[in-house]
Amino acid sequence: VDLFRNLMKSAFVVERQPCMPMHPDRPLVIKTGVQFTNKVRLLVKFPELNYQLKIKVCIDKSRKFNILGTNTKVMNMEESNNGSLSAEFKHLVRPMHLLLAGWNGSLFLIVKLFMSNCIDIDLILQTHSLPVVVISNICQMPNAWASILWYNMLTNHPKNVNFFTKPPVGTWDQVAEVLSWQFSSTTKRGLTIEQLTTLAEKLLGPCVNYSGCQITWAKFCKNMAGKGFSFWVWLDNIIDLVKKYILALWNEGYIMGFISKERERAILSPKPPGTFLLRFSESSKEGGITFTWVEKDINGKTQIQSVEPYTKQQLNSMSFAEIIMGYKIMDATNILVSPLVYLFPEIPKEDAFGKYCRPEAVPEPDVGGDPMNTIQPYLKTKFICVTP
Amino acid sequence: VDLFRNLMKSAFVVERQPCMPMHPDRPLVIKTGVQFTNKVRLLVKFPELNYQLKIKVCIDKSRKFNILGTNTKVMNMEESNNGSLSAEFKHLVRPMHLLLAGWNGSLFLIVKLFMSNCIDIDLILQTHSLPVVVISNICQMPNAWASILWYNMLTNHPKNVNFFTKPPVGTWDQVAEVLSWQFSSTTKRGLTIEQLTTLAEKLLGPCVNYSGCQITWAKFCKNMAGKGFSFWVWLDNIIDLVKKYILALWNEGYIMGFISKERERAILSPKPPGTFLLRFSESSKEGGITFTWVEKDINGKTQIQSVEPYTKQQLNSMSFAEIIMGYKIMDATNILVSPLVYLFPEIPKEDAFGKYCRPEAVPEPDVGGDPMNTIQPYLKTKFICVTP
DNA sequence: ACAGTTTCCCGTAAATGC
DNA sequence: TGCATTTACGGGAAACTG
Repeated sequence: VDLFRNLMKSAFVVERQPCMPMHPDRPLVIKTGVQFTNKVRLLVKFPELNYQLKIKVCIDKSRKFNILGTNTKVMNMEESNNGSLSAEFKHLVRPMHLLLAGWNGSLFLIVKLFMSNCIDIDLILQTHSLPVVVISNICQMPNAWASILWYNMLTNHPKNVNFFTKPPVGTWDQVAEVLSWQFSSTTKRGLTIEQLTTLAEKLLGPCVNYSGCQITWAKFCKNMAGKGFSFWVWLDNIIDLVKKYILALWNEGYIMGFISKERERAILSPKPPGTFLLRFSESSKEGGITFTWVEKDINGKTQIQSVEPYTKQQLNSMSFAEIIMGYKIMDATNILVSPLVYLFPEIPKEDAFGKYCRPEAVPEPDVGGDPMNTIQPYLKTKFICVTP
Repeated sequence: VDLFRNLMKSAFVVERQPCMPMHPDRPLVIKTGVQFTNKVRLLVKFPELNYQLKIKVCIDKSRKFNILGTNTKVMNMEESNNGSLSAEFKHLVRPMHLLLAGWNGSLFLIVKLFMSNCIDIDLILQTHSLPVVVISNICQMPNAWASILWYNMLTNHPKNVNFFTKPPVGTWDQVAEVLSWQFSSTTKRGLTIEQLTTLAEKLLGPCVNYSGCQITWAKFCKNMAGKGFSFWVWLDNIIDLVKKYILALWNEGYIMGFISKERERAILSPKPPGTFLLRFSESSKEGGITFTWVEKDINGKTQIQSVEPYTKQQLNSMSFAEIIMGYKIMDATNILVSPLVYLFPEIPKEDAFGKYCRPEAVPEPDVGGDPMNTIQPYLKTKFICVTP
């Protein structure tokens, strides 16, 4: 029995796939009241095994949650996977008390394996999932995911329940890799050295070489000095903005995004007027994006200008490509001119953004039914974004 | 006992107040999974009564729903209401089977009164609520409310379960009153004779006098010929548009709203160029609003023009008052002019709509921290609506 | 196949707990 | 009192079901 138990121990695996359609890339975060599935697989085969293997799933007792739905299941053959044994659960988590949890602690799904029909040995062994975080509202997802990231970045310990009572520091090299991965795993493009350096400066202040610098959990996930939000919440809202509103432009590499205002000035100043770049807002918690361009003022002096950043709210009614293509400045005589000509370094804006704009609605000719030609069709309109 | 029973019967009243924050004006529609309260009051007082009166609420067995939560309660004194007996329930409705229901049938909440402590007579009497409709998604609200309206417009019968198997016809006079009430009960303004006449024409076609004309349930609530939506759904989306986006303008009486294109031409043509009115879209299911103005073309001929109607989607990012104030036509030389001057009959648009626009953002002076005065503050932008 | 109906669950707002 | 956390439920979309 002991030999068998040890054999099983090394062959027993838990695979979790929470059903979160909008966040398939963020497993290990479970929301109360939302179904998730849980798959358990046995990595060794016993062709001659006569006993039924039963599985039971439960949640770590230290936290006050329970699981709704069946939590026991018989393992059976999986056709798709060369006949190994597996079982899949689907259930909801419900808080047992109202006081509780959040992301400052991790939970584990505990999986117990039984052999029914076999009186001698009942509980064979027990394993558990990677740590999971339970949230009660999707607005807690950013912080929940941050703690998953920090945990897996800094420990291989499978069940370090007290990890967040004194979270260890990470190095910039580790953090940079994780941050870039947040982009590369959900878009076609990770972060460049330049972008990462801007982020390092935001976290650590000016420094020649960030390699080896230490970053605390508080720096990463507690409110930044003088701001009502953390570095991670700020960045995660930008990731969300990119994924939902400007994914194509990001994938094309058109969005410089993370660049300091000083460097922005340095690279734009020598360029011809009308050269612009796209940059994320530093001050907006919700994630915002703006464009900055170079122009000559009436005295011929070089000026660097930016518009107030656009947020998801505004990008809902108009795509960013259309805003860029349509943006105009209105002079005193109501004449509109566009200050944007070349995307840095020198891509004509039409080449970069034209293909992401809906084609102009061609006015339809008046189609009969109105012999006197008196009733006009509706005039098409569009929103444009202007600076008076 | 019989005497007592008859006495009670005439004194027994059910008051229902479903908790629907967004639709407090649409009681009698219950959504599965959403809490509602149910208050039962006894209209006679028995100061010397020694027995406890118990209440039980259940739902009409002919339909496959059940109620979650306690459905029995002891009636007790209500301080607020001169000491009459009452009981209040709070519960959820859940379908027992997945096959079922919707608005083509009405349900009743059945309330049973018991006298506990009294062995001789247990069930004293039974009453029921006004008919209720159960929906499973809020998108069913318009049709559900339509059936509540039709039922209460055409029958006083308290429990006519088969009403919708062969729904009776109503007269235009009845329908007009109900339609006007849909506006007057949730805004400060009902419908004028002119507006109602436009609606009658939409339902019944051209006619000299609509009084006494018959309107079937199908005309009211089944898809209109050649359109993918019913008269009521169209109108209800307009009511929703008014309540959520243009309530102040509606209350002021600035929105003519329901007017045929012919009549619109007739009243605008004699007016000076720039005179405009506001009208709902006839073709949009979702509820849309447009403006129509009179202008002179290059030959000096009078033209009537409308823009493509604005929907909730667009009104989310910009208020209708701001759209009206900012709307411009762009000529070939990128010069913008507004074709809107006077709200019909002759109110200058600034007088009517100026007070509903957010004040222009005043550009802030550059506030130090930049001794070389090289970094510009963000330029403010706004969306405007233009026709090229 | 398809339309009427229900389920799922995000995201905002309000309520509740601490 | 203010912040952290949960509940409530509208609304869009997918899934279901006859």
